[in-house]
Amino acid sequence: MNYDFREIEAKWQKYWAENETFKASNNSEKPKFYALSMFPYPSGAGLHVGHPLGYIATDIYSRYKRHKGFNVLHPMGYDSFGLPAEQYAIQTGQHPAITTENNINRYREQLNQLGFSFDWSREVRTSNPQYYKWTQWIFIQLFNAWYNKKSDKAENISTLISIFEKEGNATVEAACDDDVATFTAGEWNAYSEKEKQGILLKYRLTYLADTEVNWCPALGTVLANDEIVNGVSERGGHPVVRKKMTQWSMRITAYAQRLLDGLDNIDWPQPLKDSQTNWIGRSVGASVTFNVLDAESLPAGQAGSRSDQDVTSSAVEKSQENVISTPLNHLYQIEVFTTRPDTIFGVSFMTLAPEHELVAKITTPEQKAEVEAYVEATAKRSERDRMADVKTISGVFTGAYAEHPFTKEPIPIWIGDYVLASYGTGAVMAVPCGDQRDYDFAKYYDIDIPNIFEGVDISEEAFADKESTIIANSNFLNGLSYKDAMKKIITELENIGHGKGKVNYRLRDAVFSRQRYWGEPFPVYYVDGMPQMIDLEHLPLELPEVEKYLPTETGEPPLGNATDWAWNIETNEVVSNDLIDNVNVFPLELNTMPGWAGSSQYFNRYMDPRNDDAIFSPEAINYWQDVDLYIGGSEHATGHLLYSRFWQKFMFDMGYVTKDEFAQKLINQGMITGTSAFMLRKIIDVNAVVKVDSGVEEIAFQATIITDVDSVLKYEEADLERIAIEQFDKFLLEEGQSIEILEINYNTSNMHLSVRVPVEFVNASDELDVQAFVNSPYGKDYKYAFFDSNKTYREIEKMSKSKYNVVNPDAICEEYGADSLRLYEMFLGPLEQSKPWNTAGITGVHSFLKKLWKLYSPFIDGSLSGAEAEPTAENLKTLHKTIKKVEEDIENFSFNTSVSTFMICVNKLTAQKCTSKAILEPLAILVSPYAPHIAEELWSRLGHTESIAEAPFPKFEEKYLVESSKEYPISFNGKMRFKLELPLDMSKDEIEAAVLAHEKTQEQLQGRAPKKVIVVPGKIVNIVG
RNA sequence: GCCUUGGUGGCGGAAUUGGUAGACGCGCUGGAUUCAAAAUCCAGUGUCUUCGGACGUGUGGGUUCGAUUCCCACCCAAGGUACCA
Repeated sequence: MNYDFREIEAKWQKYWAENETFKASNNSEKPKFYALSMFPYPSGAGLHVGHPLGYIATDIYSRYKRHKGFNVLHPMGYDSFGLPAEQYAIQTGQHPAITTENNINRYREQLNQLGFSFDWSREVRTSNPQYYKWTQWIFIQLFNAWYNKKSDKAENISTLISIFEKEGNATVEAACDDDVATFTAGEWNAYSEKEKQGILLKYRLTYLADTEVNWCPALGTVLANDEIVNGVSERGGHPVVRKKMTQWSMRITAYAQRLLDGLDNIDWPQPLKDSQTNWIGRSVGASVTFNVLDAESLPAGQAGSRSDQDVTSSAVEKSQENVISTPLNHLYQIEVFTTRPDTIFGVSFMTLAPEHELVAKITTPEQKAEVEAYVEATAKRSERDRMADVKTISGVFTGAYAEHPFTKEPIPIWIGDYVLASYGTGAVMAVPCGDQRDYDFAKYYDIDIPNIFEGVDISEEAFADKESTIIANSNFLNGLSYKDAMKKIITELENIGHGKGKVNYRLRDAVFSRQRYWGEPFPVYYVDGMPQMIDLEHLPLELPEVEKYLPTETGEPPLGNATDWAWNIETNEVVSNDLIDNVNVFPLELNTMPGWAGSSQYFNRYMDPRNDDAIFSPEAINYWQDVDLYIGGSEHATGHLLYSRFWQKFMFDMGYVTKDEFAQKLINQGMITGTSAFMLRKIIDVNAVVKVDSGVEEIAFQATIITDVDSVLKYEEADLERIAIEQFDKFLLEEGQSIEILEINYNTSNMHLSVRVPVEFVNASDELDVQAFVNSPYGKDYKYAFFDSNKTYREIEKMSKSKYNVVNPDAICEEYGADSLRLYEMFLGPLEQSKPWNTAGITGVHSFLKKLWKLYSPFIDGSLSGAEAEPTAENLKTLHKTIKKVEEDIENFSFNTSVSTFMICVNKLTAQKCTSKAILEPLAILVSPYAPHIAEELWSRLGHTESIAEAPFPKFEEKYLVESSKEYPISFNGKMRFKLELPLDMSKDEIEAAVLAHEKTQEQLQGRAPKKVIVVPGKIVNIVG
């Protein structure tokens, strides 16, 4: 009986579904194990072979853990809100829900045929109202919370209100907006309800804020940085403007330090941790305030410009002879953040970001025109452009001066686009001797570069090494090291009230509003401009139906098209917009939530996905706790994986979850790249003067010969000409004209052109199925091509539809089966490495499965008649070697090597003619996580009536592996020359004696006496001589 | 520029603590079987070679009896990130 994988796979997939073999229970005596693959966005293109890689790995580990006696939770679902479905809706009018449903069905079908051990009863879809009810719920929880820096956790907003009522906000240390004014308890209690709400909004973990966005009026939509090229929209090339919009934001910055610290306690890939660390971007330094000097108080002639080359030096000179001692009326202050406050005496200018709010206020009349022109020019450049362009130095002097907090000397204030408004305070104190960018800027604009480092040459470049230097020319900091100077300067800054030690983070709060249709609606309505939350009992607030999925003509988000999108607080339901009276009926929020909203707690929802009263029950979360193994792509490093950690920490603070990190171990599977196929074609131009019915005309025809390089060289020129004429004749025939050729000219060039051919027409030997290719839509242009060789050459590229290199798993399953595909995906190489796909190699694992099947044939065809053999010592050794290796491999996620181990094992057992159940039964279990269908079938053929899924994993026993002798490699000066079988219980000296006595040793030494003999018992012998 | 990962036959890759480099598979070559093909099976397959050997894990050094593995410098590739003060 042959290995009929189609029948076997269909049979067991049906069996698992009917018997709910992989349904996980929320209480069990067994230890729990939660294995999770990142859920997919169900795109219209379906799965290609790259997608299942991570799923297969998770599945193998899940099945392994089940064999090991764990209660395994292995769920799957869909991240089903997203842009493609919305864009499809815009184009076709089809509701995104329908597109999504269709795509999910296709995904489900494809996933099912791969034999995953998913607990489908727990499937979630983020676009399902029963699911997004809880996304809305979390939003409300965040709204009702503030971050208390004293307790270092999120707390309910009620605790903040009671502090306000008793003490005002002076004692509160919270993560909040910067512009909160101090108030007393009395003032608070006197505030109106609206004022109170306005203040609280500045403290909430999700809050409304005016955020700058890239607004494209023509498209009526906000664009991401990616979508803007050269200042215009990528789509359509429309102008884009920076515009302030009121949007929901998430106060993720409150968690910056905890998100950083938490990385130490989780087993995630270091590169991923690094990118989160960089993203959060912690830097330690100080904030320093500089007073801006009054223009009138400055000596005449101080206001200069680029043309005034002497501006700085003259300013310094003058200030030195005439120290400004009169108290000044400081209208403005500039706050900077610096990581090097110790270099404060090296400051020779300041630079503000062109967008800095003080720019307009402090610029002198003389400099106004120049500054404005520069600001305008900068605004036209995208943030990306500005950042990418490191080489160009540009800036403008504002004409204003700041006062050095210690020396009281005037410091010219410049603006420059190398300073970013979005980082720190948008202003820097420039220390040219210690920072290369400041140095370059100073050199370019001829600004003074004072040297404040002892014995350091700064004539060529700045000196940025902070550890190995001593500060000089710095008043009270002279002679101090970086460390000591840091401490001293911060104390001094605090003493004079000009600054303090500060930790700055690059991380910014996350904008949470999207002007899209296909996303979660906010459970928010507005009373008098203040956001109000809808009560949990009235959730979910379902997406309204709209006529159009585009923004409205007035530029409102797509939900603005809904006619029924108002909230009645009496009946607690959505009603027509016409009923809005701002008494009982209020407008609802028009934005929707971003893509990451639905994916930030889905792993917890899987624990109790059908619960309609809570996001999950306390029992469920207490049992499952957290994800033990999470596998997915590294592209989510700073998106999904950062936001999820943020929400998890919030949920932890609020006592909803027991762990403040949601995934203990995470693995990034590598990308599977495609192997594109190309043919080389030789081009021959044929020009003919022909006589047709209407007269004489000239026809040009390009004959193509698809062939490989080698065989082209075999052609004589004459052959090529003959072929060209033949092709031309065929072409004319096809045109259906009766034509007389009067004159024909052909031009054979040696140019080859690559023709991209779809990989599905290329076989294991890189040969193109020419017939199938030319008959397909892809090959119609090559109909008249002459094919001599059908050999293709291959190139590795990202898998993509347009590159004709996408390999679909369906066809492979059909031809080789799911077990072959699973094995092959694992066999390709290390899980975390990116590697090219080449379907050709699958025959190797497929024939392995056939050999495996054959090994069990006595049990399959019944020829053994019950009299199976006792296992031999050889059999047991082979088996236990395999058990050991496979177990180690699975624990180390080294799935590729265990597939080779299986191959070796089966090859050996076949050679040993093993027919022992005592060997074949454990072997079936070993194989089962990798190739579950065939394992189940073999298991049942061995006489079992239960599924193999819960069969205990074979126990490795060392005793079967014990060897009595070892074939020692004998090397001379480190090079292995021959092998010698010796008993393992020999002592070092005995081994040495035995080796030296050997004739081959003498042969190698050729009479020389060995200088040294190294004997590592059980490993190697090395003779130096 | 910085961070991360990697560089081993024609290809994917193996070598888990420094100890026989190239496991396993693909491909290729030859053979068996077949009317033929597919499938299957057997043998061979790092490079060079004067057939003794020599050389070989990106390059150049170093440590060591011994280095793909450890150290230093450099080159290349992929991914990420960026004027971060």
